Amino acid sequence: MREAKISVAIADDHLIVVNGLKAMLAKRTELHILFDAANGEELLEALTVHQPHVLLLDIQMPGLSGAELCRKVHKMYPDVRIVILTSHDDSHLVRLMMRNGAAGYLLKNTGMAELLTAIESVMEGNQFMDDQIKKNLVHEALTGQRTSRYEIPLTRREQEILRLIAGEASNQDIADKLSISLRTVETHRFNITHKLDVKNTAGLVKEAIKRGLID
Amino acid sequence: MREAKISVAIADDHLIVVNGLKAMLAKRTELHILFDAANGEELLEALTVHQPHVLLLDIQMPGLSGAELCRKVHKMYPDVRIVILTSHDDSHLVRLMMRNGAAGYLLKNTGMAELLTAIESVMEGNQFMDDQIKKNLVHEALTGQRTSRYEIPLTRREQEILRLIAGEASNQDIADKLSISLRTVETHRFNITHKLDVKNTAGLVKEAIKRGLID
DNA sequence: TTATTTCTACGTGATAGTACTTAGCTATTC
DNA sequence: GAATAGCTAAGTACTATCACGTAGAAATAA
Repeated sequence: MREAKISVAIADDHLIVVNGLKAMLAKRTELHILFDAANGEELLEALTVHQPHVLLLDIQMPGLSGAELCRKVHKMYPDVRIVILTSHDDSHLVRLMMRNGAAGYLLKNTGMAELLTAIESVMEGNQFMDDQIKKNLVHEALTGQRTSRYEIPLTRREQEILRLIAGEASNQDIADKLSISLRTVETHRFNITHKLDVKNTAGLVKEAIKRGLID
Repeated sequence: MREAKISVAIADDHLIVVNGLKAMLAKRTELHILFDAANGEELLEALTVHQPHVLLLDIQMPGLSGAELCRKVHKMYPDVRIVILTSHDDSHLVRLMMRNGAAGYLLKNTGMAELLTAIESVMEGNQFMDDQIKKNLVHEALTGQRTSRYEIPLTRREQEILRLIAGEASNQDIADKLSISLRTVETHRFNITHKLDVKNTAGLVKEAIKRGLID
């Protein structure tokens, strides 16, 4: 019965991971792989043709930033359950992705059992989170301690601008690219610098890398 | 016939990758997975018990650096053929790993066919290299151009200054710290920027990180 | 020892970023 | 529908960096 199957799509730029996931999921008759994509553009294109029930999405891919991609996909196809697949276990990123419409969050060092549980879980409409991440979040909530500096939130625009700065763009370049005034870019840059408590461009770039906005 | 089988070990901290590789390789009856390890320590410990014919080694793992690990394993167990598994295709790294005893070099975005070819190839005593990497190396050799920036040498002083720049120091800070003129620092900075062919501070910081000068 | 790097340093004008403050407009949330 | 948060933008004055060219002294390699 075709209708009963859960369709899964995989977006990851590492073919080995894709093939690995395929091989793992192929054993389960209740699942079938709809398609896979190696980058954001490919993913968006494939989604226009057919939508899977579950999307396994790596957030570290060339091209579009993972967070933006997640948001976009969720907005365009709200029925697609997105499970984030990553090697970072930062609680801020988790929150960000969850806010951006992700239904699940898995670390790449989880096993097959957990992967299947995650898929089942999101199909039932629940959220799923890696145990390790859950532990971190609980610990944070209990102690009130922030485990990371990623906690300082940047707005979407600020993140975008930070990404461009780290991409070697000058303020003028950014203004042109975003079609806003140079002064606006300067204001954003000033705000970001103070929010993150860094001294200059060097500090900004390092933060951008830590936050996974580039690389 | 057990003796005819090629034994393979996998060292990768991403369980999904490990499971993926296992699933892929399990299809081949001529192969069998001896063990897998999630980090350098685990790998070294497992190797004391039994040695595989081929070791698939991820060079980005927590703990010991990939290059060191490769060197160590090759020195202690010269019969183990090491195939590097990575997402970086930098030619400098390739050379380094090959010098450190690696027999093969694979990108994580290669397919199953290439993985099997690599294993066969190193078992026959040959070196194996990802096509993309091979292309890069050939191109470099032909044109004399370096595709990798790691190759461009910085003088000691330049490295020192680059490190300080990446450490959020201003030119004046650097001048004070090194007891040299501000103008000298500016000259160095100018030279570094041009040597590395980057546009601004952002580019410098990223290069500093790639070169391991900070972090 | 000579040749080559490397490190040092200055001139000068142009371009870019810093350090704030204030403020109107627009989404989104309560 | 009021409050909050985010995006936009300008003013002003200052500081930092960029882009070269030039060039002497010291260290290092041929």
